Amino acid sequence: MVGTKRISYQDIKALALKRIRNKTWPPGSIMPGEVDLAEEFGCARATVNRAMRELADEGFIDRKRKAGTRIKSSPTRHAKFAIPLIRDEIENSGETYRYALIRRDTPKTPDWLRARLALSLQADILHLKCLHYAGSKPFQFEDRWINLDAVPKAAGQNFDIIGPNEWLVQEVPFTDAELTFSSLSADLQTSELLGVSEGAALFTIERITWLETRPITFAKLHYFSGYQMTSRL
Amino acid sequence: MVGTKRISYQDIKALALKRIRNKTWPPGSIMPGEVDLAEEFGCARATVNRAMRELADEGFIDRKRKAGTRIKSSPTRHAKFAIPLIRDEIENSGETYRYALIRRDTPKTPDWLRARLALSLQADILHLKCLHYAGSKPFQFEDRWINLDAVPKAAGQNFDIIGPNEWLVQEVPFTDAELTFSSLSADLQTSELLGVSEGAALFTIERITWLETRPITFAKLHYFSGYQMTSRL
DNA sequence: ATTAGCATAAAGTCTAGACAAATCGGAGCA
DNA sequence: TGCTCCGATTTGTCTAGACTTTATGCTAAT
Repeated sequence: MVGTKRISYQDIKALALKRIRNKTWPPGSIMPGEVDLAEEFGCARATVNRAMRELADEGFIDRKRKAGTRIKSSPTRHAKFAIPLIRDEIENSGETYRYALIRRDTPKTPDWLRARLALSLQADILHLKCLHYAGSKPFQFEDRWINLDAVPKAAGQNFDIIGPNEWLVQEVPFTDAELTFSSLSADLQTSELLGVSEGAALFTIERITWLETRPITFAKLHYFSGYQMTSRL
Repeated sequence: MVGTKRISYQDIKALALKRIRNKTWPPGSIMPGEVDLAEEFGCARATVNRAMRELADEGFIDRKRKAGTRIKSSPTRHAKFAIPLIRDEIENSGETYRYALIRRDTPKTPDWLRARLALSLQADILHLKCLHYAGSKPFQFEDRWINLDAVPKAAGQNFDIIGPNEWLVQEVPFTDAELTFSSLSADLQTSELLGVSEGAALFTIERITWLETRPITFAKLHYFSGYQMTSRL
């Protein structure tokens, strides 16, 4: 046969998606099993399996042993964002990255932070405030707390050249992270540092990271007014 | 041999991650090839391949044919958010979902929208403003534009019972979407509808969807003050 | 009617081997 | 010197088959 090319798992994915979209396999129904599909497409079951596994990862179908594969009635789409180093984010936009340390101290751990990170009463904390510039414009104000019990090395760093995020990424691996996105009104200090009026709407990310179960650091990242995060899916 | 269980691709993933973290395989270096690893672990190359493919998807390594597999110097972590139907989001939080249509009309397509969606000059547009409540509190203000050339069926819907997002998800498949997250100050109308003071910081999502290359809809979603989006990774 | 087991179906994973595709680097040539 | 082509290497994918794990739904016993 001329033209009977071997079909790939990508072809199967595309074909299955088409059938889902045009309701050949209606929402809520069970689609044929892997063995049947493999026979229909004339390929190995492993190939069908990979296609279906990816469609499940992408949120179009639910798979369960014995029960089979069911088309989701409302597919759960996922937005995926890369979380870049801020230096990379700025340099990729064509601007010059500049970093400034505003303040560094080791205060008594505030209660809200101890609660948030589940720290012990005598936990030692390093507190940093920094500004990241794109060219001459403030880009992000970083308010960071580092758990010195988990990262004793940080106590010996003064962070006046390299930012804490960049340093942590290089030095301390983490296994888990939690990111919270919100919109906040700038308080007086933040507005002055970012060069915006008090009360301006700021895009804000709170970020906690752990190594296994030990909290490493908590950061509040306030972006300049007008910052946008975009994702295609 | 007792206890020499077959090892899985997950074991290999975990082991590789450990070697990356403890710098057995330092950042920037090339790790051993699949064949070597398969021999070391006593498993098939396909098993190593799956482990490595997933680590590459997760942003820890870069793979290239012939060049081999390289440890990223700063791993690109990805935050992944489910984009739920707003009804589900509210009902999952234990509140009662309520929907209200504020306004429905078919204006002349504004220039900014035509540019944004690359619409032709005589494109027909349906414009909707809606409020989504959690219990008695406004949760999200939705400002939506639907391209009637791509979705003629929408012209026959009055959207006073079911919201446009929910209707579109059921009726019109889409292949691509762009999401933009930002922080905006509430204008007068939005602040009144959401019951916040003018200028309050609102978390805002702009969303465009396409079917293949045809733009389907553009939506601006303004959340109540204090809304947060959280993701673990 | 209810429950405890059990056979079975479906997805999940692994293997050994094969071929495909990309790309790096060197050999040969202009 | 600089360019092109080619071979070798490494990942990417596919196959056919086997075994594993999980959940379902039936059967039989209470």
